[in-house]
Amino acid sequence: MSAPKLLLVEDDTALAELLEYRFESEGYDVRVTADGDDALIMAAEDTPDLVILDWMIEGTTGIEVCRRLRRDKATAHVPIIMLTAREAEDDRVRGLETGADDYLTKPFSPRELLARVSAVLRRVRPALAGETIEAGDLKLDPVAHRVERRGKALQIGPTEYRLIKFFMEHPRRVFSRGQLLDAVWGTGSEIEERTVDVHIRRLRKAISLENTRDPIRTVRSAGYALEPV
Amino acid sequence: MSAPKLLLVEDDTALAELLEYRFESEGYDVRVTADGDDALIMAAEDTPDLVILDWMIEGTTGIEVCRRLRRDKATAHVPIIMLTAREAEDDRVRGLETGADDYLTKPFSPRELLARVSAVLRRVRPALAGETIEAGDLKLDPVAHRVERRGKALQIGPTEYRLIKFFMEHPRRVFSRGQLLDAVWGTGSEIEERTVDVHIRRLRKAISLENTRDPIRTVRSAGYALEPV
DNA sequence: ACAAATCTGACACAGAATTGAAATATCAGG
DNA sequence: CCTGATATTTCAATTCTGTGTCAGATTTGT
Repeated sequence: MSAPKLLLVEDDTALAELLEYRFESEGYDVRVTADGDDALIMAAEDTPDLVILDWMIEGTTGIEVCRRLRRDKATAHVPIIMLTAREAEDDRVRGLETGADDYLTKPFSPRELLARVSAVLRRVRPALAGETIEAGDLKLDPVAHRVERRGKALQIGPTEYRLIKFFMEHPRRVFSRGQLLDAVWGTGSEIEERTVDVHIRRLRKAISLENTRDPIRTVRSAGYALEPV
Repeated sequence: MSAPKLLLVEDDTALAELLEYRFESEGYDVRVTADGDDALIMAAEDTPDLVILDWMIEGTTGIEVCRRLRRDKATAHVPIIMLTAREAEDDRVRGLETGADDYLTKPFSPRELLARVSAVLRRVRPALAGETIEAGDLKLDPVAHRVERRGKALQIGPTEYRLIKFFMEHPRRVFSRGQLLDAVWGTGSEIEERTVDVHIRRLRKAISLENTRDPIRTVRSAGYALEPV
């Protein structure tokens, strides 16, 4: 359900198929294209969680794809792993300059790529790596889309789920309403900041049990933070 | 929020945009200009926490910007990271001479620049890099927006928080009421100097515990200072 | 496709916390 | 014991947060 969505941009058909198979068997949701322009369209239609990008591809070049992904707000923060030929040291430099998060020189083992992907995802968003996250007496299973407190499942709505998940991914840290809107509602959402309060309240209500203190701390004039019990 | 404010002076539009995205996604508050004179105006209006300065820019040259930033009291201590072309070794030397804190030769990876920025901020003002700062038995976590004394969390209001944070960033140093108003309330605030006394009093009360002496020293006819226990 | 149930975002208002200033009490140093 | 400076107390104004409610949008179940 919430399998991490990968976009693989690779024009070596054999390699692409191999990787697709490998990643799918590891539980990723993979889409493949050999063409740079295609890649941009696919990324725009359904924002992937990570892009694996071959440097030497048809159509738009790798560097161009990279740049355009970064330029579009929706995909600006999607991590990118580049695949480059061994010799092309310069490309590597330019790649990192352009905003790739990591790179791998060919030839590489699928296992190695898997490890990098997993590492990058874990760094960016632990929940995407399929790990349950815990914070105090709260436990969240991203795969099952389920949150429990003290082992008791909570009845929680979509927005509140995303909210608590975000908080649990960054415990103790204070976020302003603006940051929460960006992170939970999506960058550039045109929503009233005060509305965050309302959802915080709904979340508090949803996660409250008998004899538990509210783990969400209000930091006046700054925002909110999850304070694990 | 307490996002570090960066001023990026770069006339390569593509690079500037790329960096702006990267830094914003890392939680910095970035402002960009391609022009040296603009940069000086922007720096004067709202003192940044760090300046990233391309050596080769339109208008006033990099070296000139650097010099003028150093000349103005408000920006004299703002760290500067220079970006130079690979060949221009001389510029690098002159840059460091002029007062830049660090430099980076093009091409460089955004990640590298991020690391430098973080390193410089950590050196100059640990709290801006998200590190906890300690002063005697006081500990302040800027990310969690939390202050504790002897491991005990303190109940503290917004203004008192900013005040103690400022003191902890500059322990032992004496500040006049005017300086405190500028630093904590913001330059040009129209507030009575006497009011500072009141907040000092509130702060003292907020950080007092049993069997602790007051770490805030009154320096008669000069101001106040934090004297770590 | 239709109706019920749920979810969302926006308001508005009450209550709580914070703030700045003014008035009064104390203090430090000569 | 003066005198200028700082500490406290008090208070009204302002800012910020918690909640109840509502209409419209979305999802769900049939």
